[in-house]
Amino acid sequence: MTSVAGHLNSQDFEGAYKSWNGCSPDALFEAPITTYVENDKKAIATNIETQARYASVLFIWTDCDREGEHIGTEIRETALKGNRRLEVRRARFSNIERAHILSAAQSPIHIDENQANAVAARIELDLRIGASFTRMQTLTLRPLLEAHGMGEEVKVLSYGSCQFPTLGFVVERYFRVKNFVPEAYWSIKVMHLKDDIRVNFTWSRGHLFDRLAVFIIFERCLAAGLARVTKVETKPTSKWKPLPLTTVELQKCGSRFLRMDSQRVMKIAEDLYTKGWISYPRTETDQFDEGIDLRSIVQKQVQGHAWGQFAQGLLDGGFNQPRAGRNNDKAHPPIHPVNFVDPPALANDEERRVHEFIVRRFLACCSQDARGSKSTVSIAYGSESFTASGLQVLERNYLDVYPYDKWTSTQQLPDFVVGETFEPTEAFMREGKTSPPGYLTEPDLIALMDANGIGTDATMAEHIAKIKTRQYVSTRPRGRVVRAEGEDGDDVFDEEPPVRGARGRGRGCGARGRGGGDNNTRGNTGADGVQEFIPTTLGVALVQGYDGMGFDISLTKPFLRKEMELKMKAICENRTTRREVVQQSLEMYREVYVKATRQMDVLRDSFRRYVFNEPPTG
DNA sequence: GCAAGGTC
Repeated sequence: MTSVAGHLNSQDFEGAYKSWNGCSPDALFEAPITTYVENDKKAIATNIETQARYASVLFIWTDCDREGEHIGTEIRETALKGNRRLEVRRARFSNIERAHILSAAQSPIHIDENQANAVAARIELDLRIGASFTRMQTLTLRPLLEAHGMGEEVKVLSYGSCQFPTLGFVVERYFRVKNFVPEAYWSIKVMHLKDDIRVNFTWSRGHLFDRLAVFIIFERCLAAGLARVTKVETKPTSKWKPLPLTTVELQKCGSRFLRMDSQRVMKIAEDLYTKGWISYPRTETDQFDEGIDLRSIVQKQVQGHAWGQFAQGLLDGGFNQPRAGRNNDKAHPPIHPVNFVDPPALANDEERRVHEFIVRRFLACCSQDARGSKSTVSIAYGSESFTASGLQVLERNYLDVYPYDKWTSTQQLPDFVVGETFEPTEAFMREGKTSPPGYLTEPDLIALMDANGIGTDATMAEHIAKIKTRQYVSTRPRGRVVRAEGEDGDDVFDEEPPVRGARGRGRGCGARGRGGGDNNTRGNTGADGVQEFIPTTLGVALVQGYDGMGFDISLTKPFLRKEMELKMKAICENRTTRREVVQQSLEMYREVYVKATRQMDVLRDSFRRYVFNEPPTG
């Protein structure tokens, strides 16, 4: 039994093509590529080759996903070098429970060549396209940057099929905020005081954008004088417990509840995993296998100070099978604690926070939905209908162990009877304005990447970090929450950003500092400490520049990446081949490349306009 | 000096 650690092989261009000045960047579309073993993997490769000599059968137990399948072929080729007669088998498994492993060992299958080929295509395309575009745009735009004294700050202008769409999301939202035009609307509010309770009724039309129309309707209400109760209803309601934890969800929650960026959360989760406290942190699966013994995992948490009692409660009858989400990567279970560790024994506060979240999330999954009762009163007033509602939380259940969710009772509604009439204590027209969306936050960005298939669970955080180090975007704590009903929309959004180029700013301006300190936001109204993403002038210039070239398929939108994903799937399903996909995609990108190089002036103008603040030439 | 994908 031995192991690898991720991919065994690396790929790079051969000879002169390796050097930035050794060839024209477009030569990289067809330059020869060598496969070699990186120095830090040599010992692993040699080990496998040597061990193969003493074996007659090789069992491959890499992750059962696409990349894992490809790694399997790397292991196979390495082992065959040592022993040409080696038989190769592949184990199919998705968790490491004893029974599951035994059954996987007893019914081995073969490596899925299609999946491995799909990955081989991805590797080649990422390398060729990434390297050619990166060199091309760096080499052509650097003179411009140098002429403006920015050659030192901006070393590389990289292009990647994941980083560019990620940047595109940030820029797109920035412009949506910047170009937002508030629109006035009007609504009707009704309040009635009964049994000393102020009951606020909301208009079933919400609001309308025509003042006169609302005024006429409102007049009719007043003319009617009396409101009549048309419906009184009390219904049981519930707040669902969360789904089993995936990587994407962990990262979103990290930003939202733990005040950590996604890369930080992943680093910590990886440490917790390596130390044996939690299961594998990179998973897309949000459903637990039937076979897994969840009660015994709950049992381990009974000794916890903060949540032990709750865990005991689950064992004493409160246990409930977790909900099943729609995703299953067939490689890993949802993230869950695998052993008990006393929080003080963990390395630091950040580690404790992530660990606590994972344990609480797991216990919440094994608990019951929260139950409540919702009352609704509807009235007819003039020609219009209005409703008021109240919530009473009856059983908190999972909420007791999962403080990240909020669900609280509202004021109780007084008793109303159908048919009852009253003259509302207050009725008035209210003017409001639509308000702009906020800048993208990290959870927003991760959700967008997830929805558009940009990156994998293991790499999304890296792509986000990448566009930060490339100085395409910067982050800052969100100063205020923009959501406020009705009036708001003052013009805070027309100030400052995008952040001035790369200039004068150390790296990582965010609230890193000491653990948990949100000091820089605490005083602000509605500050919640979540980071928001704002493009730099450099990021805006790149996106606007490329978009200005008018390609059929935008380089800054997620479509190209999605297409690659579809093509990989087609290879997996034997509908096409690796060769075909690589050839087709390279042809398409070469066309984009040629068009882009012909229109570099558009990109230069965009740099002049956004980065250097100069008027466009000619 | 390039990419994205594994993973310590």
